[in-house]
Amino acid sequence: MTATITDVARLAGVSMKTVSRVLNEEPNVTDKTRKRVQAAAAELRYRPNLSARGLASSRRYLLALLYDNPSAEYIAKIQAGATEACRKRGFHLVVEPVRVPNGEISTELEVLLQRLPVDGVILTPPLTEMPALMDVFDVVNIPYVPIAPSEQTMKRGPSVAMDDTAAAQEMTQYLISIGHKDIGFIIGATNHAASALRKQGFVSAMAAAGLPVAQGRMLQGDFSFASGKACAQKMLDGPSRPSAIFASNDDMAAGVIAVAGKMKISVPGDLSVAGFDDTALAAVLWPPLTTIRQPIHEMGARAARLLINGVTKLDEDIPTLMLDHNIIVRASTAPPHAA
Amino acid sequence: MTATITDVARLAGVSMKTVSRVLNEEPNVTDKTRKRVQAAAAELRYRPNLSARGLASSRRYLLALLYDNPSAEYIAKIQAGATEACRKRGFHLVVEPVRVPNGEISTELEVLLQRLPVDGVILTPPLTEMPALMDVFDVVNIPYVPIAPSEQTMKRGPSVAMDDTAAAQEMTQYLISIGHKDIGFIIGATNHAASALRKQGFVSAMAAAGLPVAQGRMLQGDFSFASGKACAQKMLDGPSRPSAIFASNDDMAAGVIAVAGKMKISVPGDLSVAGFDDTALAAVLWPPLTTIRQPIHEMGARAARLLINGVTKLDEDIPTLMLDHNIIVRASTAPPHAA
DNA sequence: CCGTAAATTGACAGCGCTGTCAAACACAGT
DNA sequence: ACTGTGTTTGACAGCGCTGTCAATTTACGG
Repeated sequence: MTATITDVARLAGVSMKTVSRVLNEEPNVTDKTRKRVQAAAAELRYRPNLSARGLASSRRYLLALLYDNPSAEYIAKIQAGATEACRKRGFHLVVEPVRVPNGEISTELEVLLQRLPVDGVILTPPLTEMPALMDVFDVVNIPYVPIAPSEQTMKRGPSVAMDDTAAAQEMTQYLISIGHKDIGFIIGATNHAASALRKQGFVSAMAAAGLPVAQGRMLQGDFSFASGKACAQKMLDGPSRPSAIFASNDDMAAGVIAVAGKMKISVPGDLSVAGFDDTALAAVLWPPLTTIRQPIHEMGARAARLLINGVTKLDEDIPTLMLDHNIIVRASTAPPHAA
Repeated sequence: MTATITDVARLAGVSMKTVSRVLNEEPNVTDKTRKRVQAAAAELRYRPNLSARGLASSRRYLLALLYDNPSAEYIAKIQAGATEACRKRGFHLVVEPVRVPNGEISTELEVLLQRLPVDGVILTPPLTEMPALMDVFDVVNIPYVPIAPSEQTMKRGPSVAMDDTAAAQEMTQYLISIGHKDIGFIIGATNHAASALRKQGFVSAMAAAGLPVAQGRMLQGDFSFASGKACAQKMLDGPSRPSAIFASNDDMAAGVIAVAGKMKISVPGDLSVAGFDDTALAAVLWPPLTTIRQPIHEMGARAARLLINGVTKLDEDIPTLMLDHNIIVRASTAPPHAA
């Protein structure tokens, strides 16, 4: 049926092992033999059996992406980056949606994780903040790379991140620079490490500009559209309104825009709105959203590469890879009326 | 290091084969032995080696999900459904983004596909309309299940779908029932089989109500936000405007709403807008979108189940599985002014 | 208590590949 | 020619599991 290495070896007139060497691009094979083997493999339409390879070499050529995150787009981008990196090295990506309610791992889930037939795992927020989960992988000795982890988590090993604090700071500075003084901020979900960092960036930028953050100008959201609406409701309902609202992600910013629309508050005329993430949503909203572009795709790719290299090469002592971000100015922000 | 079947067998005082039987839930094992084996496996924290299993049984316990760029959310939902079904049967899901520009498979891609170490493949639009791609799988004998395929594709084997025509018909009837007579329609990407079906549903509902579809009231989009904007631009720019626009998906409907916003046309006051898919976007837009809920999650699950069963059981002659849809009425549609 | 059929269990080969190590070969210097 | 060094190749075992089929135990009727 399907050709095996033995078939190729026979056709090329060499040993199995030599064929194996050619296929794995190992050194110490003459150009002539290499050519011959490749020709034979092509002729027989040989395709290696990953199971056999995995069994013999204890490499599975599989990485897993774990997530517990309803933001389809975030995951999609990580996924795109990771699969791209995988493909270049002959790996494949297994996806595993996972529920970890209170950071507690059910035995069922534990079994699942322990049995993941992969060489490494990419962890996305908020799973990056679940020590119990990482403990499971430590026990069965499966390497993992968290994306956008907390400092706590970073200590456990290599990870990939961006500078959330700096980014939030820049956005706040931008709003201040176009004339805003009374700026509201909507905090992200508490179980994401990035939330605290972004908040910190906002607070420090305000402080640096000597601007006060008035009572009720910082509200707790959870990254959902609904929470964005709820917070906007509260902020815009009072007698004095902020002239700008900076939400910790695009979904919540969309909530703000929705509430503004309902309350007939014109954006950006009467209210500037800024988000964070640059999801597809940001460009699709009306008005399109000023936001921060995260290098999400790149993060996925880097995480995958770390795992693939870590497996094939040595355990370098890599700290956190910090990737760049951009501030994207669109139509949802403008100088305030008074200015 | 990690326990093997042999270890478990030794501890339980039985043969390897018996352990294997217990782990695979095969019949003909006494309750007593089963318990003993399970206890031993638990004690040793035994986890089966999928590679070895795959090698010995030629089952890999892996399914692949192939996609070429449709919306992140669509894929995320399919993925969620598929992983759920997989998990119940001990399978995992590999994701493979794939580019098939003109329906032509590059040799590089062909090799990738042939080597996919999986028991079956789930195909999503527009890949469902690429015969060359399915040919590849036929050659290497990997089963596949297309989701929302064309009639042409359906002939090749089992598939999963919903009744796009009926759904579009219902939506059109709904718009007519609240008083709209001049309704615009934005057609979806031509390489998706569903586009033609939705258009057909619209046309036939209009015809059934004796309503004309005037010149320029049916425009070609491609499922993108941008194309929705472009079409809306054209439709709303002329001297006579439709009182409602029905877009073939939510992204394009979002484009219509964006254009209406820019042109100060109030939605739904001056213009009703309806979409198709019920993506997260639909609920996040302002105003929230009237749309059709597709059972996307369910489709993913069914497709996975078909493949898993097809592998373990017989090749039943299953035709297309038709799943239900719902029309979701939100705030973007209302009776027209004149009415 | 025996014979027969059915249920349960085990011995063993081998899935396709890679790692180990030894054999064969090439070539330089003497 | 001969030894020493490095390069290229091959023989073979065995990774952990399941399929086959035979051995053993159990169940049951007479």
